[in-house]
Amino acid sequence: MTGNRILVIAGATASGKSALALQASEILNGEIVSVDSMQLYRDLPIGTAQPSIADRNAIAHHLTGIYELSERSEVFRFCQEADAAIAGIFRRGKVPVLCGGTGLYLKALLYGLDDLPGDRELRAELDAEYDSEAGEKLLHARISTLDPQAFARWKMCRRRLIRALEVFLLTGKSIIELQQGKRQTLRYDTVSFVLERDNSQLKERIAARAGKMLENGWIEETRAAVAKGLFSSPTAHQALGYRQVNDFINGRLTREELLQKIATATWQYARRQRTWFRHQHPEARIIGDDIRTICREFTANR
RNA sequence: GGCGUGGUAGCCAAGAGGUUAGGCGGCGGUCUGCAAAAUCGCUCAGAUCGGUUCGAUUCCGAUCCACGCCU
Repeated sequence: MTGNRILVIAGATASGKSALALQASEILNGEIVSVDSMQLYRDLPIGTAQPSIADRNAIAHHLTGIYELSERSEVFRFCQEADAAIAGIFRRGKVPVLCGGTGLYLKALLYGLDDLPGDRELRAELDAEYDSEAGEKLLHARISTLDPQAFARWKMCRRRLIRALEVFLLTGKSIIELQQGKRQTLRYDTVSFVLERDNSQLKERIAARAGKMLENGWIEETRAAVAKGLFSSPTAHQALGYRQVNDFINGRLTREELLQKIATATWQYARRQRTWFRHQHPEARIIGDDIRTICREFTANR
């Protein structure tokens, strides 16, 4: 039975996941759950390559275009919302098709997060404190006495260091100790694929897509999003390419340089994604653009 | 034709007669509440030929090339 089974189609940006997920959803009577930290934002449909209105009318899409720029995205919150979306799809008797390239989100959703406390306010305070040089030193000193192990491990990684301190202040224990929980077990009956393409092909797709996005209104989208505070937003400001488009708008880049910069940044991102999927998703099977295999594997008894 | 300046890795770009320049890019890795983030590692030189020297990418000469100025 495939009654409560989910399908996952992951992979690097511009590899063609969305199209595959769409086909799979049509064939398997599915609904799509986006696993993408940037497609979450309503005001960034073009630059983050959100599915078209037509596609979204044809197949229900969840967790796409639901946040304001001012909202912070977090793995924990994502998992809660994704779990809810998946539950809803099951209730409707349909197949959840998870599609996206945000590896951390996918892994957390599939394998679960350890039950650690979180306090956004506290984290924000610590983060603000970190901004000054004196504050940075102070925080380092604080963490190195409270949790020397975490300090040694993440000395160079601001966010993880802050999170470690946050958890320590909340629990009195080291995050390293609390994270011992094993997460080898999948939380869902999962059939999971990573869509791979060879380098030259992926590079071409990235460049072509960037060009198309610019033609389709990315520049206007950027103008509007910047006016709405994109660059001072907690998460969305990290979306790829908007800085560069803004530089173009302000005459700091030629159109050609813009395209080049976007393509390079996107390629680098794709490579980071590949590294992630190569090592963090033992459950996944590497696959080419092959909808038949996907459907066959999904419907097979196991 | 003459004079001058310069030729350094895929690109940009320094200094020094013997010790890693650096940046970008490329490649590999890490990843538990901002992940399209953050972070670690690796990689690719000295236009050509000859000379000086224990040793030359660095000094000298010639050649080639580029740029500028002059005729």
